[in-house]
Amino acid sequence: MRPTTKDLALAAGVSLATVDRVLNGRSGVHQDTIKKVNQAIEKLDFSRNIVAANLARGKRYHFLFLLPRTGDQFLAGLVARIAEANLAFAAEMVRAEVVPIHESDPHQIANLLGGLDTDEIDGIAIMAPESPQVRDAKARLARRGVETVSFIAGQMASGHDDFVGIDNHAAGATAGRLMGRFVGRVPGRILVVAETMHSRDSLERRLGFDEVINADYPHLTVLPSLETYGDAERTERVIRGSFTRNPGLAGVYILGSEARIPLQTLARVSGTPPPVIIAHERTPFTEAALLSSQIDALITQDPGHLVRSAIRILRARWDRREILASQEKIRIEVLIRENL
Amino acid sequence: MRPTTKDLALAAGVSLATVDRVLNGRSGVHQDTIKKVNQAIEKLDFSRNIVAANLARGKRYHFLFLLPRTGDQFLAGLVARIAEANLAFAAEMVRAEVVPIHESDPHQIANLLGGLDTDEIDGIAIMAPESPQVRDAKARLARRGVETVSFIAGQMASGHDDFVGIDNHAAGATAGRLMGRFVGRVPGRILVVAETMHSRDSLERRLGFDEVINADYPHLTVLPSLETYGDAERTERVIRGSFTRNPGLAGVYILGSEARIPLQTLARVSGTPPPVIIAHERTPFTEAALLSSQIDALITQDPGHLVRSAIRILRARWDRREILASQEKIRIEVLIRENL
DNA sequence: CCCTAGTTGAGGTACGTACCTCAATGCAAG
DNA sequence: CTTGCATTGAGGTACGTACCTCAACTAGGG
Repeated sequence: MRPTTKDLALAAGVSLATVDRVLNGRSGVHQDTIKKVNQAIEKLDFSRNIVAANLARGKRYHFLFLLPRTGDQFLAGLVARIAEANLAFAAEMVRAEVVPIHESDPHQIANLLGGLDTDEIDGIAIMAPESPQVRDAKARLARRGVETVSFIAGQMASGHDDFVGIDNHAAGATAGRLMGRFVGRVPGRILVVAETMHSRDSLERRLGFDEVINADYPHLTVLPSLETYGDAERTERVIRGSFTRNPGLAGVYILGSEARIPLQTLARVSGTPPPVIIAHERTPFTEAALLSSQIDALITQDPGHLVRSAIRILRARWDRREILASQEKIRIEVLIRENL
Repeated sequence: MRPTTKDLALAAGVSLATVDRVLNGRSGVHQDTIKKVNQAIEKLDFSRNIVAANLARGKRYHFLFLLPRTGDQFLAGLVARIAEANLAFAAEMVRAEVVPIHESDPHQIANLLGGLDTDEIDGIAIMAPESPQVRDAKARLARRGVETVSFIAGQMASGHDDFVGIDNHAAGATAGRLMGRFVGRVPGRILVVAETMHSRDSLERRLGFDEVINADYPHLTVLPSLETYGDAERTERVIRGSFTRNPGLAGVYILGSEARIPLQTLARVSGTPPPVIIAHERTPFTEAALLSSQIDALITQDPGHLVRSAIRILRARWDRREILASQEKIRIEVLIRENL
């Protein structure tokens, strides 16, 4: 049976009121008394019943997800998972809301963060590249009691806040390994298609990819990254150009999270035999492409897990609780047709 | 703001006592009144605050995990995750306990299930092959208010209870696809090593594996399954024999969940060039084997996820709540060195 | 008409915690 | 000794729900 505050009071030889003062850091308690209570906490292995505490407080958690305004199916999937999480966490009084941002405008993001009502918001998951402005805004929020996590984009360990997402270097390396093994021993060239190489995430994936290919598959040459800027016409032009210059391409690695446009282009442009294609993220489109054998493998991170993990971490931090690390590790998943 | 029972009473035009009678199915309420309350529930989209309800009830969830007494590292990992889950779910008043069983003795399992104090136990996760005795025992438990799920082993949809685990046919197919792609175009033979082929799980994996190889890699021949019965000496003997009879084996598929003994044997027995090796489940041993390149890929299911999912499902069923299906789907993970 | 069974409401206590007020203590400074 | 402050305890109310008792009402049967 879990000890209650009543047991604590008894064990510490003080009243319930004093236990309450210590537990909630109220003033007017003698140092010696605080020590007595803390010793009793140790002895009984007491931990407050957060559920009852939140009921008493009428506490409701309000979290924000700042997500890029631009974006295609992967983003839409995230938004759907957030809606789903709102149902799943409703019983625990958690509400999550999506706020669209321009991910490439750090100034606007910092402004938005600075203008938030910090009494209303308990935590924020931010999907945006790191930048000094945003970092500062986060630090200010932290001082005002608002927790933040970097979500999917950004860096792995940026000081105070956690990162919810995968190690992109490892993800790129995973793609590289599969590419090397799927292509086989025939020498050839690999095309890399990105939305932009200006983001840290893209650079890390590319780096990891190159490392594996260079180390273990020296008969393969990885071409310079093509940038699509999310534009269909430009995508068609650069990919067509690359196929013309490099006949018999052995593989294509699409390293962005929105593979739809490059894949549609490849369906028209790609030669025979078709190259091995590896892309990122599971969306209705990439799923269909995997089933139809247009692509050979997907490297993914589970959007539902990402969203729930961000929420759990923000909540645990607000409660000053430990998280269960093994549950919050986002896995780099490999999908092929058989394990979709 | 979530509606409370008070709001419900107001909306239905009845008292709190009557709302309570309807919500908790107590007798002595007129049909018309029940209807009124239910309509108000609909209208307000009321759902009871389970957290407060459990606080009031003093409800504690007590679940059992019936796990095979035999078993090596995979089982040990499961037990460790259950201990971990006990910490993570402590705040929600969930306690899970491991009960060792002889998985191949349905009579003993059924006896154990029949002898449980059904007032004490709220739910049971059972890792054992299905059998008529166990099925009957489960049905009896269900009638006495104890929820059950099939855990890892057993069948996917066995009537009333859920299955927590992966689709083994798909897992075998995944192994088959990777084997086909990793081996390449050279004709060759594939060795399949199992602990026993008497379990449905093994059969399904084998079936899925064969299907993919036969359909897409006709230059590969899958040999009859070797059975180790978990015995080191026997394992060495049968594997050595197979390597002698089939020089230049192209691949080995270890389809049991305890790959340690076969892998240790293969380290001694296996020829040059070493065959492509694919095994199941992540354990300290398989992890090391993956890092040292002894094996090429692992097909896994996350033990932490399995345990938490079983607990969440049992609890939701006890509460008569819906589960979040997407969270409870256990993924067939593919691990290579890069995404360990 | 009364009696009874069925139905409903009013109100209480409890769960474990938060948060409030007021009174009572002790101790030190004046 | 008095005053004032720091400390502590006692007790209340609240959160949303469960579960209990008792009183009051209604309708139907006799």
